[in-house]
Amino acid sequence: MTRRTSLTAAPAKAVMGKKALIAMSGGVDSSVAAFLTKQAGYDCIGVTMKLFQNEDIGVSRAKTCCSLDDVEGAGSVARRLGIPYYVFNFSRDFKVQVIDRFAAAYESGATPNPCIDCNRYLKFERLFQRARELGCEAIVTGHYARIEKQNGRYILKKALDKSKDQSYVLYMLTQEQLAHIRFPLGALSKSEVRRIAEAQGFCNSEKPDSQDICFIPDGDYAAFLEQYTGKPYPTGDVLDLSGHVIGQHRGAVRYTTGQRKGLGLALNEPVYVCRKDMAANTVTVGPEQSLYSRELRTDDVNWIAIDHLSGPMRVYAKIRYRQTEQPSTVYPDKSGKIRLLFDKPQRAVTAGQAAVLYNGDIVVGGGTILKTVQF
RNA sequence: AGGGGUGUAGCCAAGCGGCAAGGCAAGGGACUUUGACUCCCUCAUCGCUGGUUCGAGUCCAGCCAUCCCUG
Repeated sequence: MTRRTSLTAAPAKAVMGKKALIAMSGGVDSSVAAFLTKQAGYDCIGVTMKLFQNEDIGVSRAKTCCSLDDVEGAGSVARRLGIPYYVFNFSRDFKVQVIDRFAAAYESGATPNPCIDCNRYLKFERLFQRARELGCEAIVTGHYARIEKQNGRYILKKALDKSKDQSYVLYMLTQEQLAHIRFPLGALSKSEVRRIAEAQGFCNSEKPDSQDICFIPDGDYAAFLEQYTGKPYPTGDVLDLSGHVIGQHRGAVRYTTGQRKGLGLALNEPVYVCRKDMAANTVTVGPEQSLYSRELRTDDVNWIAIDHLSGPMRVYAKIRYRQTEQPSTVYPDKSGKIRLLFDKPQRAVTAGQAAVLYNGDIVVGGGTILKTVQF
């Protein structure tokens, strides 16, 4: 096991004695990240963030990313590596910065991506601060992405293993954060990572990849919302494109742009959610062709590869995780917003999702998609 | 009351004597560190009762239901 086990451009000698905090979820990826960091010569501290009490959100133990099992897994890996290990209780921050935002987004009619907020506010803000307080020079996670320094700027790039690339959920990282973040898995493939875990005898080497929203392990986010907010999400009308009532929905938060399943409408052809009007509590549906649009605007923009956008720029944009980038042109807009014009109309541009802009492997920047004005 | 039409799965709908197409919906699975999308799998003995026939959803009779027209 001698292949590619050193941290990117960081010979052991240079990091000798430097402290690194490793965010360990209990999964294979972060465990291997910890191992690689240690091997690279860092003085490591393993940390698991306690993000919520399962009882608080009404889910039973296990199966979530901070269950007892996971903590034990992370702890046992840390022990095996001989590094100190702590559990930080960030449940309060997680509730405010992730879950509350998640609920608010849905209630406003958007479709949030909580993983992005968790990275932004928990892993790379809250935990980042804690790392500094502990005197750590680096914060390490098991994300599949790469960080490089070019012309005085830190740039974020896709992972070498494109099938596992997670740069999309990291578009909001700042220069300051990037300067201290290490992604040891950025140049590895998932199978290589599992091989390392196995070679190291980590108990989680065969643990399946995580999926679903971590605080909603059963995947029923609507039920979670009702239970969490205590609010009912009443039924309402489903409209066709010309405004005729053609059915009833079971609560507008249950639907998202482009969604087909769950409408219960038996028409001649499948219909998809085109838009929602939360105030009127209506969901409008239409055929596949009615979902396409060429343009979007985003809020909350963050630039990584550039300092700011001063004029139109050709980019490749992803408007949802696991979508291949689409050629488009980005234009600066008022007050830091941007306007994105696709070369070809895109299916189901969804408010609340992130639009991340790429130039090849490089993340140029990104933002949160705003509600599109419909006609 | 008389005349005509219709009656196939949750919805729509092929079928015209030889082992019940398809679409939509639904359920399950795959994919996936978001929600979706997509893909795969599953899902009827033909209103009822008799009859003709080697064999009927398919022909005949009666009944029931429903729709339209006439009074």
